[in-house]
Amino acid sequence: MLYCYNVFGQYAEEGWVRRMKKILDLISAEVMSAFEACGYDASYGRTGISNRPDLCEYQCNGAMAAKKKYQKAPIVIAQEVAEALQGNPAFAEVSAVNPGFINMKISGSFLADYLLEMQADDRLSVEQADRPQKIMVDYGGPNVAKPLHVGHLRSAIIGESVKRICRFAGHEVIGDVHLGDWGLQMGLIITEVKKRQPDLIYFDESYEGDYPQEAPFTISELEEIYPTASAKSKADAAYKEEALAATAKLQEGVRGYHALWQHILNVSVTDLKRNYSNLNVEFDLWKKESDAQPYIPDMVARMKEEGYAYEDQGALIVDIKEDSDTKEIPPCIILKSDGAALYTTTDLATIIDRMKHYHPDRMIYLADKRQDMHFTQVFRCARKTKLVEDDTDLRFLGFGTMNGRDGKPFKTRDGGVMRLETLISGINEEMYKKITENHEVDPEEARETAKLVALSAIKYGDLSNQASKDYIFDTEKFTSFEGNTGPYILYTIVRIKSILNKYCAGGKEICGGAILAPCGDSEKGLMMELVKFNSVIAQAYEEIAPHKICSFIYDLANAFNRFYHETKILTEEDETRKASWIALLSLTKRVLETSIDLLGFSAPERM
RNA sequence: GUGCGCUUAGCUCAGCUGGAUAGAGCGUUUGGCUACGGACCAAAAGGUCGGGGGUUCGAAUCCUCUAGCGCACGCCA
Repeated sequence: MLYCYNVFGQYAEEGWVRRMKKILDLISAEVMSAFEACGYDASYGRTGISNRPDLCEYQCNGAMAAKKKYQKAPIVIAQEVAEALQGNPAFAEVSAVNPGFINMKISGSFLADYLLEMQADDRLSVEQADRPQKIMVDYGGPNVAKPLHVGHLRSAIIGESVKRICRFAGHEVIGDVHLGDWGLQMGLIITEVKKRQPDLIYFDESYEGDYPQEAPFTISELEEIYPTASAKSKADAAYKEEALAATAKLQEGVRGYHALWQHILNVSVTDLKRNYSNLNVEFDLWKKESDAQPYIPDMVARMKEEGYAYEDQGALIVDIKEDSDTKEIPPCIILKSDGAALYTTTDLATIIDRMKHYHPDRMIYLADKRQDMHFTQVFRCARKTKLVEDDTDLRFLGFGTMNGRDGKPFKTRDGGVMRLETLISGINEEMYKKITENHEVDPEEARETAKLVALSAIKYGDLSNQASKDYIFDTEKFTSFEGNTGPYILYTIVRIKSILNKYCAGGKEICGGAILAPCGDSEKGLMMELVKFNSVIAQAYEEIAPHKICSFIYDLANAFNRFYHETKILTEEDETRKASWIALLSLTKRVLETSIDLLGFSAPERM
């Protein structure tokens, strides 16, 4: 058995999952044992990042909290602890300050050692979950035959990031698009197709042969057919009757209708995949509402049998009130008074489907926050009627509305709903312009680069806000290369790549173990940002909060740019020092690239 | 009406488990270049954290009252 001695004085058995503690835990551990050594409860030694960087880097406020229990002036306690920490190799400086702060500066070698460990770890010191869960993320939620519009953007962007964050945390994650492919919308389309091409074989109910492979419509036709049909049905009652009848026939499984539905589905999914792929969004599952339908009859029957569901005003409902409720929670409607299933019914049946095929420990749903009540109902009902285990975690992640610069929901100039493709291509164009304005570049490369940068602008602009809040989609702001934007982050990465390439072009290799204690403030500042990485990722996972990653990489990019500005790296004569800086840059690049991958975008080679 | 959410600098937003002088970006003002890529860096001005009360040694943060705005409240999705 091999053992290696790590820098924190602990033996780590090789082959075991390496557990790299967070820097704050390591520092806290030192301070806590100092508290204990002085006769105080260790818990007072909990240490955090300083909010007065002019005074210190880390601070512990436990002495003030301990005042009451020990009936002692906080400053006295702080002085004792600070005294006990003198000479501790983790710190360069420890002092007690009125009224009882313990201020610390970390030692450069401690930092460097930490970064060396981080660099040697292919997960950059981010811990794996000890008990990996199976997590299903339900996001995207597009409808067939309808183009994606800006309303679908947040679900896709946030959901994709959540999926990646959970996966990076070591869980088995399944992303499901949960396609809307059922109900009246399908009947409408079929009806309109029939009006236009009544002779199609699909409408010949005596036909028993195979149906053509080719769909009788293209995606752009479909996208026009649906709104037309929808408008007609609103104006014309007979038309609506027909559509309802077509819906019923489809649901009964009439062959021709089913074949048409399959065509609609195929054409739509092909197009959706293309669109999502442009957003760097990939689903593991393309399940759809229709997949849940077969579970409904049994589910309803069981809910009735077991006494959960009963009839009220003609509808079948399940009460989901709880004693702790501070308000009236409406019951969950399982079947309408006409016997038809609802959104809620389908969602419940989908849970059955998921439990049966995947048995997830956790399901995370992304949808507009206005659907909060709906999910409260679905979750409560699922739990009450035992569709899930007692410990299955059902979580709704509601996001806010994407508004325009006027603070109102994002629209086109004439007030219509903007297609996602239009939005994206507009921003691509804008980026292309910016890139080609500043440099002589190969047009093809510029196109590719523009796509990457545009995606970073869109995604970072969205994800840097708290998901639950409404936010303003400001194209000008998001596409700017300055300030807290995606392009600024990419620019920083590209800059690092450029230096590393030049270094390697000189025949040198990036040396792994080269990182030395910092010799300047900006270098130390960069290091202090880097060591935060694992705790940031852990927090982003626990709180399902991608925006925490955004603010971290922004700080990191700033710290790097400050360092970069003050330090001539490639012309440094001390080769050891230079190698250390190169290793530091390489680590910074890895951290940034890993982070943006979790956000769902990537950096070009040049820009 | 009931419930939930939001309110922090001119604008757009952060603010970790309550800690010291509440932080960024944009915009404004000023200084540094002729690139290891200036698409950058440094600095200044700008805030009674919606308002009142409470808990605490200490509150943007916790409790309570209140105002304004938004959203949701049984057969849409």
